[in-house]
Amino acid sequence: MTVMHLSESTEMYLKAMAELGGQDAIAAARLAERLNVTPVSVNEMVRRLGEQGLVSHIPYKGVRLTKKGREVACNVLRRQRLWECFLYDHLKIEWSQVYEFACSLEHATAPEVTEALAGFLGNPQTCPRGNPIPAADGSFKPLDAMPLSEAKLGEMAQVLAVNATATDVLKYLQEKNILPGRVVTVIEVAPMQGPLTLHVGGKDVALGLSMAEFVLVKKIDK
Amino acid sequence: MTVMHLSESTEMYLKAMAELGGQDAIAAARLAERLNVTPVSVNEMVRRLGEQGLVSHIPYKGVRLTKKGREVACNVLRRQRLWECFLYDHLKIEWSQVYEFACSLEHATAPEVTEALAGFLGNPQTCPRGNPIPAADGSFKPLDAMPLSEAKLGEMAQVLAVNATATDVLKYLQEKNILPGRVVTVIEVAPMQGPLTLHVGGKDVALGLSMAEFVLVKKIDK
DNA sequence: TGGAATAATAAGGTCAACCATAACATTTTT
DNA sequence: AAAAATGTTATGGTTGACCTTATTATTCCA
Repeated sequence: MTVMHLSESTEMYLKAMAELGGQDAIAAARLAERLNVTPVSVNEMVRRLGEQGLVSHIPYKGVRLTKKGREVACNVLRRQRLWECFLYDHLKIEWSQVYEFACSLEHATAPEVTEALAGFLGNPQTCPRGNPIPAADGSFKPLDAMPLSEAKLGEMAQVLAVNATATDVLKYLQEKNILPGRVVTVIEVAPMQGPLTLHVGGKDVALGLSMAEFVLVKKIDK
Repeated sequence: MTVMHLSESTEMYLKAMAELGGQDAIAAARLAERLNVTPVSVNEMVRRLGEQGLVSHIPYKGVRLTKKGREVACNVLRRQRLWECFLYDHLKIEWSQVYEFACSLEHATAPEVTEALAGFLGNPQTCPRGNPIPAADGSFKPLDAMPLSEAKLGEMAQVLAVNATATDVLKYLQEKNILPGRVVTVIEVAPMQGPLTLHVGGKDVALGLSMAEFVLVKKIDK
């Protein structure tokens, strides 16, 4: 297999797709949101990625990673999350900033460096946001979790991972103590796509549904 | 002072100038060589850098870093060399590859990360190639050294630093044991810009003048 | 001092990744 | 089934950093 050089932009698109969708088709508009570009730009880029065999696009249905695309994406996620570990555990970088800084580093990381870093870190299994780190061969087992947005009134759940990437969102979650390991209780579910109200760390917190989608939890039986 | 975002390319030009010239004016052709671009491209870029107040260009005389340009360059060198330390000391990356990998990382490194990294490393003073690491404020004392290319027949000298950057050059120097700390003796100086022959580590080594320019040494009295 | 070598500038081209605007297609909702 | 919302495609534009080829300017050296 030819190891072409993939641009930073390409890596960002593939990573975003892996973070958002996993196996499923992703609406181009969702991609545009996460990458902060216009839907028109996404369309163009998706065409280019399609030509390279990295994604398949079914008009009006969404974009899906091909096998090849998923491999690349897992590799990007591996680099990203290993750097997150390093920045958080060793450099003591603020939790909410770790993603952002790791993201820049990730695109500048050669395979030799990735593997040496993994060794240095002791082959960690999860990043500070709780997400699993794909193995060197690209394999990784997804979390057995559901988005907090699907939790019902009165349910208790433990946060397993935070899949948000924007620093301001991460900062908000950090301030409100919605972090991996924490246990939250849903004490109100507002109608009309309204926010959830949670009890966590002795306090009540309102959380919009779209943010709650990126908080992955495991239900706890009472 | 406005903190505009400087492109990777800008950083590379400024860094190359700091590595090559220090205070002096640098011929555009030398820059073109080191950066592997055409002189025409250098000229264009130098104009852009001039407009940003980072360099001053005196036609037919050369390019020189302005105060502002030198500050940026020192900052880039700091990041570069700190990463070299990390890659070499902690990730055990091959000496000859360290520069190349650090170079990619350097452009992707936020100030917070730079300073946290410096702390993690214990504020090292030199990189694995022997070059001084500028302080956070940009200050740094240049080596008291001369290029090996200026050594005379019969002289002994200790290698203080290697200022080469190309991986294949570094690999050659590594194989021939021309590394910081080593002591070399000049046993032959060929005429017509010919190579130096050195005695180092029990072996004789031929070294072209242009390579010898990037080996910084301190003369040793016998 | 005149020619060679070197340096600079001009003109026009490429490429990736964006952008805006507008037209058109499809899906969803009412 | 029509209107609204969403998604797609077309067209044309921008920016940065490169490229080639050709011309002109300056410096160096014999």
